[in-house]
Amino acid sequence: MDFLTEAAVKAVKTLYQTDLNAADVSLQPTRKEFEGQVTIVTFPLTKFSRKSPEQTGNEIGAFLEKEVEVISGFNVIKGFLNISLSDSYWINKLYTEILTDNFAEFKPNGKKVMVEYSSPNTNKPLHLGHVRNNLLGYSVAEILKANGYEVIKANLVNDRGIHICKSMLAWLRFGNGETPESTGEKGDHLVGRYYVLFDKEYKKQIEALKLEGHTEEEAKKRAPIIKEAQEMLLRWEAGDQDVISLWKTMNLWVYDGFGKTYKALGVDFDQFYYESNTYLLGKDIVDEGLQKGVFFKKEDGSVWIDLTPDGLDEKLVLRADGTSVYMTQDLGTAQLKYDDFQMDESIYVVGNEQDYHFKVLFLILQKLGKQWAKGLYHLSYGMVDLPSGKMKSREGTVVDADDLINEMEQTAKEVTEALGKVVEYSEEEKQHLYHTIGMGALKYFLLKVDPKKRLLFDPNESVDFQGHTGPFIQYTHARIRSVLSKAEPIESKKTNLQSLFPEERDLILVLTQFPETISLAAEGHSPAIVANYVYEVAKAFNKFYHEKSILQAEDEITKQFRLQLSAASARVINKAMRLLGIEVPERM
RNA sequence: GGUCCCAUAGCUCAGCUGGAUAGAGCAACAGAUUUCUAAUCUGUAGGUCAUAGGUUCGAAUCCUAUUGGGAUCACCA
Repeated sequence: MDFLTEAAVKAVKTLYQTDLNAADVSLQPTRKEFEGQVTIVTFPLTKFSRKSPEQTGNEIGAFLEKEVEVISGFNVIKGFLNISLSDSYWINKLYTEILTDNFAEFKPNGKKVMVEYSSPNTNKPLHLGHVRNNLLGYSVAEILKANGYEVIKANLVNDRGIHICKSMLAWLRFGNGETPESTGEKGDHLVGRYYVLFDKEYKKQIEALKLEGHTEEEAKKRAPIIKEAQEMLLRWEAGDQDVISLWKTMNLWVYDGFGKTYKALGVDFDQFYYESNTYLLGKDIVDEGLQKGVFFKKEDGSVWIDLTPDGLDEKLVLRADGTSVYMTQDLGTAQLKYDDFQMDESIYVVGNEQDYHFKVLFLILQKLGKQWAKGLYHLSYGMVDLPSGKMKSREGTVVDADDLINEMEQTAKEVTEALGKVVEYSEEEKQHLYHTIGMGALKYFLLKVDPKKRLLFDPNESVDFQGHTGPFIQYTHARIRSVLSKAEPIESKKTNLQSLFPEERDLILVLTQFPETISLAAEGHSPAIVANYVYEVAKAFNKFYHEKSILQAEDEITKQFRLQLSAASARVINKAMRLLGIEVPERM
């Protein structure tokens, strides 16, 4: 629409002898109750024309209509200049943009970005919160890729610490040597089960100690099992063979389980970082900070940074005994990532409960004079809440990722069977379809919401398959493919269609917005923008589909044109859904 | 208490850098299939955009305050 802005600038210059910046022209899509496709708001221009908004609109409209060939008409309503572009303009759009191979393809922009997401703990299976994280991270990475970035998907695995020792300890004590092989249980679930067992035993011991007259706080510290876990952590850090060996074994179980869940979710990674390798990093950065005077040392030897001038607090970056805290590690890991890849931007997909941490982390790196620190971004997303409130592992109020995936597939199966579809599919094809649809519903449900908003998930109220949902969009795609398959091969050459019906024009208009949607989504780090866009495409197509027959079109030219328009719609839907990590089926 | 985030229809959400009578879906009601997939389409009903000020020709959108909800302010990660 740049040509319109230009023409409007010219109009104002010619009519009112005023030079305008392109940014001063306010263009917007015309509301659908009015005639036209693009609207110029005339209010800001009245100070140059010194005339009423209506008169200004009429003058500019008349000028544009004469000046710009593709403008077929205009009307002015309450100071809004609605411009109609000719049907040939829109038809031309379809052929010269939408149907070309490089439509919505961006050239490499020469920038490298890392997206770190997932970052699980290896002591329990993934739950719904992780699912949101994984889907968001994957989708943002895909969207950036589509925008021309070189993308590195990274996963920082939290594979060490007291919580892993808890699982290990409980397994040693109660496990009787059972393994995923011996029980048939998914590895991450098995390990998670022992984590819960640890907690049960721990609570029991606390209660016992309280009966002996200890306070709750004392009891928590003195419980033998927690002391044992702490000892185990020390032995791990000392490199004790037995502990390390068990740790490796159990981690492998977990990775095997995670791998399956990742596969089911359709997410992947280019680079893994393990906290067992990175937890000692960052101490040289602490030295650097001390040297530069960014950090200071307290009498006890602990190292701090004073962020009170920035409206924040004092923050510990190294303990008095010289050991790391979370911040130390993250400083070191940030440096490590940059040393590895020299990326221009680095996105951390982490829940909003860590907003403060990342604010501080980025600020510290800036204060240390790291040039790359300005490319750091915390993609902060809201919690997934249940009707009962927050998910708590220990209270058993988590929605397990694997269970959820299975339930979605099951529901997809039930819905499909109730509709009496795909009876002639093989068992394998059916399974794949149910997975596609179930995951489509789940992924769309989670991604259509603005990442920063909290999300309410009611396990008792199944995710919808109708209306503003993934399956609706998948269905639209399948429907198009079905029609196309009956008419193939479709001619690729341009038809000389002369005029459009409103449904056709509206559909083309929506399709043209795809590239700018991809850009907006990347800038905003928001898959929701793509999700809401592709819904608009599906709706526009369905309306067109319902109003106009494709295969039984009035004449051959119209039929070819509609087939091409349908093919273009299917392609955009497919591509947009892929940005969300959602597959679209050929049939459903 | 300090800081940050959120508040739009009964429910779940859109609403781009301020623009026309605030839009979808679900749920409710009424319709559409001799015709390309009805997981669809059309219509009805449903709103003091949390409240109060301010900036502006114009505010759901920007600013301030208030209310409500959430997060965080650990020598946990």
